[in-house]
Amino acid sequence: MIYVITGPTNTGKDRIAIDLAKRIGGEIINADAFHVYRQLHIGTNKPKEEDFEGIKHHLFEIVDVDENYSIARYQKETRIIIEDLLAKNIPIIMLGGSGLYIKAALYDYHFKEEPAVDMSQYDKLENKKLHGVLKTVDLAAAETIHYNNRHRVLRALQIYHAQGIKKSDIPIKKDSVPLYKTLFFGIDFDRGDLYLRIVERVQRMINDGLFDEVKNLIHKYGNEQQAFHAIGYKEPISYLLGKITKEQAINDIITNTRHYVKRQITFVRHQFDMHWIKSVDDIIRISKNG
RNA sequence: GGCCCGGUAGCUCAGUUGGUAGAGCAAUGGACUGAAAAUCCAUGUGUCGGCGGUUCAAUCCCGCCCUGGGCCA
Repeated sequence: MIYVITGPTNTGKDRIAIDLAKRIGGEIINADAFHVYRQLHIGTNKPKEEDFEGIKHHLFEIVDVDENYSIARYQKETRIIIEDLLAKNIPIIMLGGSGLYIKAALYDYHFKEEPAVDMSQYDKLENKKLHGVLKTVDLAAAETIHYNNRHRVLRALQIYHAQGIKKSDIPIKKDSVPLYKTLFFGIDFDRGDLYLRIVERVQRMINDGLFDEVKNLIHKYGNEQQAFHAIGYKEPISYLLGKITKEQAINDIITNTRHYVKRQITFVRHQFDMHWIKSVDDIIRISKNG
C-alpha cells in the first residue's frame, strides 16, 4: 500500500508522515521537488535528519544544487524504490507537495531517453511566432498550449527535435488510475488560517538566516541554477542583485508562497482522489475502510 | 482659525467637457507528461466620504459637513 501525503505546503505534513510511519512500520519517499537538493535548507523549510526520529527517508538530499534534477529522473528513481519496498512488504509513505512528481511516479506517465538538443534557434522568436512554428510541427499540441505559455511551447518543440515524435502522440490516459494500490491524503486546513501561517513561517525563515544561506549559495554556485527558481531563493537573489529592496523580497516570498498554495490545492483537487484529514487516526481509519 | 491638495474596488491610483466607472496588484476559478516552489489562462469586485442644491439626469457643477496631508497664523 502507498500512502500519499500531499496538498498545500505549511500544513504539517512531515509530522503526520513520521507518525504514520511509526504506526504502520513504513518508510518515507520524498515527493518534494526541492528537498532533493543537498544545499537548500531554510528556504525550502526542509526538515533536519535529527527530526526523522529513525524513519528512513528516500530521495532526500540526493543531488547538488548545480545539477538539474528532473521529473523523468524522479520517476525512474522513485519506481526503483517503490518496487523494492513493495517486494519487502514495507508500507510506503510518499510525502511532499510536488503534485506532478507524485503523478509521474504513480501513474502511467512516459518519459523516454532524450539527447540534448540546441534550442537557441528559437530565442529570438516572439511568442505568437514560436507558437506558429509548433503548429506546423505538432498542431494538436499547439491547440492545447496557449501561445503565451512559452515554456510549454518550447518543450513541445524540444520533444519533436530530441525524440523525433510529437508531444501529442505521447500516450496520455484520461481518468487513469494509479499503477499501485494508493490512498491520497491532504491535511484539512482553512485557507485563511494557512495564509496567516505563511507570514509566520517566512518570518521564521528570515530569523533563521535565510538571506545568509542564499548569499553563501550564490557566492559558491552563481545565481542561475535551476534550483534557485524556488520560492525563498529567487526573491532574496533579486534583492542581493540590487533589483528590489529587502522588504520587497520578504513580501514577495509571502505572496509567492500563497500563490503556490493555491496552485497546489487546484492540482491535487483535480488530479487525485483526495481524503482531507486532521490526524493520523483519520488515515488509519480510512485505510481500513478502503 | 485661514489657504491649498486629497477622500473612487481589499490596496495604489486613473477617469467621466454631467448620461452611475477602469488599470495594476491582491483575491478567486482553472490548465498541467523532462524547470512543477516552474509556466500559463480566465473572472469579479464599487452607497465614486456624508447630507442637501442645481439639472430630465450628479461620482463629476454649487453649498455645508466629516476626514487625511501640507503651508500660513
